[in-house]
Amino acid sequence: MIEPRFQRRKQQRPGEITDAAFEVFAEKGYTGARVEEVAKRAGVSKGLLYLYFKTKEDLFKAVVKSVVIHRVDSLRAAVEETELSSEAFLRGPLLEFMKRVPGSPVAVVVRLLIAEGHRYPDLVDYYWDNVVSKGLGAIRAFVERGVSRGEFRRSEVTEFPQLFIAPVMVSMIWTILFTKRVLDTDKLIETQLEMILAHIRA
Amino acid sequence: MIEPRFQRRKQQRPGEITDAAFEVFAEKGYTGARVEEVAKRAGVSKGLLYLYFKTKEDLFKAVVKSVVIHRVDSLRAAVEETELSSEAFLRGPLLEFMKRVPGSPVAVVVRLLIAEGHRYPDLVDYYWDNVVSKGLGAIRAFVERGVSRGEFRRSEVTEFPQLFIAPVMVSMIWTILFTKRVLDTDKLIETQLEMILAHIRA
DNA sequence: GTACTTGCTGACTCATGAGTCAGCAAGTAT
DNA sequence: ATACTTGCTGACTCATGAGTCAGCAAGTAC
Repeated sequence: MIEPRFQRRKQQRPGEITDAAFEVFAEKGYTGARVEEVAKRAGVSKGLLYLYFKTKEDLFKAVVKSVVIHRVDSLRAAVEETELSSEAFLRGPLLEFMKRVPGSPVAVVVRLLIAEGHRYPDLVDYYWDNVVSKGLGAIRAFVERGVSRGEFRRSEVTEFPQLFIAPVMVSMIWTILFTKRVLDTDKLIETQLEMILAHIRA
Repeated sequence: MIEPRFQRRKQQRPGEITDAAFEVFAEKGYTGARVEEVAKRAGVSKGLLYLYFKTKEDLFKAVVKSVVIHRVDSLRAAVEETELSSEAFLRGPLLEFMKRVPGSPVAVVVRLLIAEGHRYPDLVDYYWDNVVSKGLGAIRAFVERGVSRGEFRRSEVTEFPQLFIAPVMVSMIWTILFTKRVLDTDKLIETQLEMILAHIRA
């Protein structure tokens, strides 16, 4: 029985390659990653990879975009569609969403961007537009609605949606750097949100 | 008049080289930095650099250590020596200390560690021992003293000194990634500390 | 002045890894 | 079967940059 040396699978290749690339980038970082290693994990030759992606940089951008796309939209949608009170939403869906972030691929992308971002300003802009700006916007909208409904009061805290994100940021960095040391990231995030809630509740 | 091609300055060389290396690493990151560029900026030949530092990695470690050394001790000392009330200390020296961090060399080191840390676990340990552990310890000691003096009340927040750091972390990452977009990092940090204070004040 | 030590130079080597390309073989049409 | 298209392979090139080293010259001792 003859094993064919390869099969033609034009459609799935790009996705398989970016998936493999994500893994390798996650483990080694951008500069540490070898294109040949990516090809190997995707079960493909180096040459083929270069048929789908012009350069390593190109591949990198494709990976970031594949991870980032539409990831925050669900939050915005949840804010708009929910019928919960602001307090219940914060304690429920919002908290759940935030707890998930540090373990998600987004954390990997953040690390990659911190490391190599300054070389690819357009990538940073892309991330800004599709994650940071949207994410902060969604939180702002949520708070704003709470205020106009009389559930929250306006204050300094209201002006900084970044404070909602802050414990998530700490959790991500902690996880990236100090895998050995334990930190209850869920509890950390929850504590911050509870403190904010206590502070802005009308 | 003859300019001598070089002078012998055995004592100052290492410091001059690590200073130059810090600059280059800050601009280009570890992998992006060229040893020759470091040498050039230090006004020295590549060969000499390798006389003082065995490898590029060695140089990197030296840079991190030179930045990190004793940086947090001043905080711990301030906590122990102050005669201010806990509230006044938090609003004064502690706040000032934290505002300074995002613009300091420590932010550069954090970026370098996030980027390359996983390749140098002993460096991460070093950073842990000398910055993170000490820093969190100092904050914990401060809070603990406040509680025992009856100025603060124990709560969930008290268990997470990371919450004091969180806005500093956000500020650092923001500054590193989004130089273009403005964020009043001082105000961000202040707002978080005020919220914490309001929350734990007895 | 002469001899000696050693801080210092810069042209070199050599490994590595991104990117190329001539040709091969899987699939398709006739 | 035969001819043809094109997804795919992997050995190659070539630039880059870390690390070396033979020799030079600044400082020192006599």
